[in-house]
Amino acid sequence: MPELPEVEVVKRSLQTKLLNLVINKVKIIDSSLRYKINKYQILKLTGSKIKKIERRSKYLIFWTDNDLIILAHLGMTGKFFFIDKSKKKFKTSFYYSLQESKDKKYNKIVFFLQNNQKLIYNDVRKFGFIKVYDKKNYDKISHLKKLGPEPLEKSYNFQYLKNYIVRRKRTIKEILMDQKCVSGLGNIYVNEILFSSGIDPSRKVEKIKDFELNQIIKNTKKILKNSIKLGGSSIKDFSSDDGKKGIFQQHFKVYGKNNELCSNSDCNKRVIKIIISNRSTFFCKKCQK
DNA sequence: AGGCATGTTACAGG
DNA sequence: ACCTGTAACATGCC
Repeated sequence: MPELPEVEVVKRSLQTKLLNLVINKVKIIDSSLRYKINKYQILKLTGSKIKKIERRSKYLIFWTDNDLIILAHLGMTGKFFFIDKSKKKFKTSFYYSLQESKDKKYNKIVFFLQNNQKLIYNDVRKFGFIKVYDKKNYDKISHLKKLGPEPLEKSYNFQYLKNYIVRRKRTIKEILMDQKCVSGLGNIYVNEILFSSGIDPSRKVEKIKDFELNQIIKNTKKILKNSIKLGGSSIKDFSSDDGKKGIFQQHFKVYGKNNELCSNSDCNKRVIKIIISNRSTFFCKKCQK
């Protein structure tokens, strides 16, 4: 599912549509998500106005004008559809559905909004979730408490990373995937970051040189920013919210490119695939040391 | 038919 | 209490 850039794109898109809209009614179609939907909590949202939408790591946080906040995670296949009745068209926050009937099967929650508009949470694999909290408990939200810094913030820098890896024994890929170290990166972007940085994903962090840590920091920020600019890119059926066909994986340099020629023009080696902690890992033996 | 998939976390063991 | 590795969750697609 979506990593940081995709969630950021969803956030921005939802923000343009949902701000200051009142939730008139909530309908639960199927409560079996990652965490069973708490019907009582969700129904409390009735009458709330959406005031602000934030992203923290891969989580979305909706602030309302009363005591409630909504915490949403898209898991692997979660998505929001925004339906604008006045245009008689299926508009979405992020995905554009060309096959409404096929999607319908996986609609989980419908938020009925002002002006006959709807926000639908849809999730095929049910790894995502939606929870409602009281604002006063914000600091106690376990999902958010254990997260490391945002990779695009200044606090994610050389000194921080250098300090974090001291006395740790894992591989650089595992460390970058660990949300406690830096939050929001997933398998795709970590593969890309290590390719750009010329680092073998299976190297132990204790062997990573200072200049390489700097490369990682620099490339992380560059790749994430670029991907956000492109509108997110790590989803197969991705498309922007105006329905324009997406740029699926077009700019990935190693992810999913097993056996293909390395994308560095002066390299004639092929990308290989290995498994690191149960996740597919793609890299070029010649370009990543 | 079997293997694979963008994520998180509960659990066991050190 | 912290660190690490493994497995599990649900479902569709190739």
